Amino acid sequence: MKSEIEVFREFIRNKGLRKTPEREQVVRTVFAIHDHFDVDELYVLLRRQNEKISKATIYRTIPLLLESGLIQEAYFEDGHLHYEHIYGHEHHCHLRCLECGKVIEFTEEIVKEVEEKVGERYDFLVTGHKLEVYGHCDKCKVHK
Amino acid sequence: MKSEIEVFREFIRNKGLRKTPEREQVVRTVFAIHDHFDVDELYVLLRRQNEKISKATIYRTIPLLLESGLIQEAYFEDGHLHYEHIYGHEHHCHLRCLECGKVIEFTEEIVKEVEEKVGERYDFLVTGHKLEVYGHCDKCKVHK
DNA sequence: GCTACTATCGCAATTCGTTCTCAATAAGGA
DNA sequence: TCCTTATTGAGAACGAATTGCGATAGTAGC
Repeated sequence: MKSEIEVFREFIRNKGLRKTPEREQVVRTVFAIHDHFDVDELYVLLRRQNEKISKATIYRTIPLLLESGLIQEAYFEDGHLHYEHIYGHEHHCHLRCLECGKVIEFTEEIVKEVEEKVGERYDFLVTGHKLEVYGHCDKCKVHK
Repeated sequence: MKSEIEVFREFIRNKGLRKTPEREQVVRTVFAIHDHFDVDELYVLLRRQNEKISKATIYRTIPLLLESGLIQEAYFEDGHLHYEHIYGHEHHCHLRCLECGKVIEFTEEIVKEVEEKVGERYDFLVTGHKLEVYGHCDKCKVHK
């Protein structure tokens, strides 16, 4: 399996774009995060590595990462989008606590079947899904 | 079954808030839309009815509608949230075309089972879910 | 390598959705 | 009816995301 950076380079090449250290550093940092992230977290991380990459560049790189299939939008919260890498990670869904905001990832095969059924029913070429289950976690549900 | 406006009035009363014509007009307009909507669409619709309701009031009323269970966030697109009413409508999921943006609603019982399974597995008190399946619709998938 | 072309960069300014501020208004209990 | 105070509208403020622009630096061709 190709590494993220290889996938990204191939994508950049195929699009006739340029390979730049800034873009590559963003990709490496994104894949060094093993969790959901947002633009600001990415910016802070890059800063800590003494990389002087502007937010504009991050914002301009994210659509490339989305289009190349390396990351996807995970959820909208706190007034901005959060992302997660999908390349090299098996697909998963999210279980969110409405009170403390805790997010647990889980996988459930049945959802694949739903994809197929629905795709057939409405004549769609289905490429994916996003499922979020929410409620109150073990700790928060106590005082209900 | 109580009407939306009755549910809303009860909610307002129980919270010790005030019944105002502005809030009620927002509720009526939301339930006159039989589709997804966003704040701006709501604002335009109210304007057309010669209602002079400010955007601030709409933004202030939406959390009340969410909390009272009359509406829910449907999806984030074009830089802002879109909502849909849920009161009086059976729960449904969304099938979205990534190319033309078409959204089809569908219902799938299996997802309820996923809710239960996951809730048990992680000791959550599950209250709902949001499932979005995406891909290319019948028209758009042709030129692939 | 060197050069020329131009995509990409950082910075600052801008856009856009949402929230806040505050004076005026009006809901609703006394 | 009066009084308290929640709610309103208008616009300022805010924060996320985008864009314009001059400077920089990939990269294709010599």
